[in-house]
Amino acid sequence: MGRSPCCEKAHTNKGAWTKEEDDRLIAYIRAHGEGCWRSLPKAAGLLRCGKSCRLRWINYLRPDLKRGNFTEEEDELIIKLHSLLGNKWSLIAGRLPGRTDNEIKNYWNTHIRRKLMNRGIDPATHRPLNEPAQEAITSISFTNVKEEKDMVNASAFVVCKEEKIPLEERCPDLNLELRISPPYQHHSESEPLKPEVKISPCFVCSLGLQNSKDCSCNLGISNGTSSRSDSSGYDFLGLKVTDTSVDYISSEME
DNA sequence: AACATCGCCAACCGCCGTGAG
DNA sequence: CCTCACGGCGGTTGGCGATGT
Repeated sequence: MGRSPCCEKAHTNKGAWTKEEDDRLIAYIRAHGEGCWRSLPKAAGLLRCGKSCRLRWINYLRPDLKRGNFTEEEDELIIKLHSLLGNKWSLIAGRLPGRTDNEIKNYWNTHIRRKLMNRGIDPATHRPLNEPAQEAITSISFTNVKEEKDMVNASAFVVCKEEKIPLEERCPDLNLELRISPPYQHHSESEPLKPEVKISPCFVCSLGLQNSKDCSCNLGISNGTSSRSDSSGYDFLGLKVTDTSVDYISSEME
C-alpha cells in the first residue's frame, strides 16, 4: 500500500495559479508565517494541495527571490558546484542567494547543459565529450558520523573524502584541485598544529571567486596567506566548519 | 495565415528522511 | 521499536509563447 494522498485531489485546483490565489497565499503567510502546509490551504481559503502552496511560495512568491537573468558569475558558480555536488539542486541553490533549486535546475537543463556541450564538455561528468569513458575521476562521499568519541561538541558532522587521481587525467577546464572537505591539516601527537599556521581560503575563494561578496575570508588565493577571522572555524558550503567537524546545528539555527 | 516544432519554466509526482506519538 | 504524517527533494510533465516552414 502506498502512502495516502497529501490532500483531497477531487477538491483541489491544479495547474497555473491565478492572481487571486497568489494574493490569498501571500496574505495568509504574511499574517501567519510559513509552516503547516497541510492545513494552510483550508485556512487561507485556497482549493490547493498544501504541497502546491509550498512550492508556489518557495519558487515564485517569496519576497527575497532575485528573479531575472543569471549573471556570468552565477553561471560559473553553478557549473563548479555541479561538478562537485552533482544534481543536488537544493545544495547548489543554497550557495546562490535569491535563487531556488527549481530555478537552477531549469536553468541548468535549458542553458548550462548546452553551454557545456558547446565547450566540448559532458555536462553529466564535466569531462571532455570525446574522451573515452573511464572510471569517475573523483568520488566525494558524505558520511554522517554519530557518536564519535572525539566529537564532544557536535552531534553530527560530515566526513568528506576525495580520492586522488593523477593530474594529467583531470579535465583541463575545471579546477579539480577544488576540495569540499575541510582542508587537510597535519596533527602530530607530539606537535599539535598551531592556530596561526592554519592556512585555508574560504569556499568561495576555492571556487576562484576571490572578489565575490560572498567571500568570508577576505583573501585572494593568489595572496597565499590567510587570516581567518574566527580561529574556531570557517565557512564551508554554508556550514560552520571547525578543525574536525561541520557544525550543522549552528547553520540550522540561522 | 496556418500549422509544426522548439524551448522555457511553472507545476506536479512520487520517493525519502525525519520526528512525533 | 514501529507507524504515520509531514516537509523537502529531484525528476518529469504540460502549457504556452517564440520561431521556423
